[in-house]
Amino acid sequence: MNDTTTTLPTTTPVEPKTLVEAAYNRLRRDIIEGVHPPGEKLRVEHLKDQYEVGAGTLREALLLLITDALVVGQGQRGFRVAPISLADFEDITRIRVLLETEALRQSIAFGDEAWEASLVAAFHRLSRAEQKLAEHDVSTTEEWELRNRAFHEALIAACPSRWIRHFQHILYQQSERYRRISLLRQPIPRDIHAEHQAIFDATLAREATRAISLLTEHILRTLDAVKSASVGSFSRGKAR
Amino acid sequence: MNDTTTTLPTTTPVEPKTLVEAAYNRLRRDIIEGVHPPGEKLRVEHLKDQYEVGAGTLREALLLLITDALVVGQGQRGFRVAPISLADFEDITRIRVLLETEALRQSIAFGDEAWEASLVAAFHRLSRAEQKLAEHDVSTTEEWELRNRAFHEALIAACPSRWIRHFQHILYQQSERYRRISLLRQPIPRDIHAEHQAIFDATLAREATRAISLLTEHILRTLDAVKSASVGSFSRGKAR
DNA sequence: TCAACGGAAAAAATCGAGATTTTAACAAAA
DNA sequence: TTTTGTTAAAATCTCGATTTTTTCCGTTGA
Repeated sequence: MNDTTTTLPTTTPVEPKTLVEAAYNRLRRDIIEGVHPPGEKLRVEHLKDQYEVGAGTLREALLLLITDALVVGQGQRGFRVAPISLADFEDITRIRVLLETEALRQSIAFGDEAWEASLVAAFHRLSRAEQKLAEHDVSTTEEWELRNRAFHEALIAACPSRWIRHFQHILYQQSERYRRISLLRQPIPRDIHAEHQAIFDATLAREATRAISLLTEHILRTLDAVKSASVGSFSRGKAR
Repeated sequence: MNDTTTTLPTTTPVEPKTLVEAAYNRLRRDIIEGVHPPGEKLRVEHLKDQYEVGAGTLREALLLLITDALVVGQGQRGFRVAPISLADFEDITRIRVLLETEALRQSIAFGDEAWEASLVAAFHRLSRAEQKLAEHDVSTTEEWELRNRAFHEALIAACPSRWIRHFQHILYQQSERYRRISLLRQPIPRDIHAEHQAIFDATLAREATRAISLLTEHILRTLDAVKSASVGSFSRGKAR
């Protein structure tokens, strides 16, 4: 079906081998970016034209998105974009902290030189993107998102637990959707680069306790940002 | 699609509303029970006859099983039953302990009387099944499995985190597959009822620390049992 | 005014056939 | 014997058409 079903995040973005995969990728992107807002009805008959595939193919793509919990389906009543709520985002954030800190602990404990090298590389790429972003080059937001994700995945890449990485991947995706929807036009002044730098330094120095506490704060700060940016919004629907 | 995509475990087993759902349920059961052994190629053309549905419908059922990580798919190369390995089961068990203990902690903290009542009921049903099982009534194994799962889900039902419950559901399913495959004809003497009783008592008494430690041991004991039962077996394939 | 009923339109689910890709078998050459 | 290349068979992927279910809306009757 699609290679995203394997837990391992591929460093080189794999080309979609099937139409289902291609539609799945495009749909996922559009949902995370809010093109299809939370709760929206996803009508196969309409979407198949928009994404230029057959009805069956689009159904399969939607089925795959259920794995990511970005789409919910109900028998005989079609599909919807997964709803959002502040409570849900708080939940996501807490579990993310729980899993990601455990993963970082193990990564620091087990990581070898190859892991260090790829982490350095990921951090470098992220730094460059943050540099461009600071110069108000808005067009690079997309690139920054990709590299931010890559950095966070590189941090825990040496964690031997496939399941933690699998769940982390799902939760990160969810977080990203909340971030994008809430912070669309809200800068929220915050020196993210400094945060990343600190996490990076502590990790490379193998100071597990400090790295974990920095990462925790980093993740929680996003929760605060989304909270204050979305005063009263998207409270209409219960989570999922 | 199917109601199993909602995180909430339905107390009343919902009737499948669509053919996809029905095929999904049957397939899932067969994979967990080992009818389709780990690593087996799942050919749509063969299975569609066996499960009496069209090819497209069966494909959709397989796609849904990817959500449960019971099936893995690869573009243009079809589907396979997810492979197993001892390392994978150790991983599953550790994450299960991590999530399930956190869930139990919250359940004990937030659970109301309604939760207590349903827990009592679930424990009672499980006890009865274990009674029958002790009388060597082999035909009730299936029933015991259902009630064991229901009991474990009742324990953490008051945990407000949907995501913990979602992930726990997936991991429990995985555990069940390992247990069934490994312990098919291996009794492994062990007073499971006493373990359940102890967990139940501590939980109702709201003694979080004790309940958590009992639950942890309970889960780890299954790991040991599977370990000793499967000396050298299913080591052929790496996990997933 | 409101609720219940009924029919039409829309949407979802299902299936079977055709197009594309992978796999397997087999022969020829190194 | 092993490797390479060709061909046939099998399996996957894709789509359009049909069947079934849900949803919408206007009508009837209290």
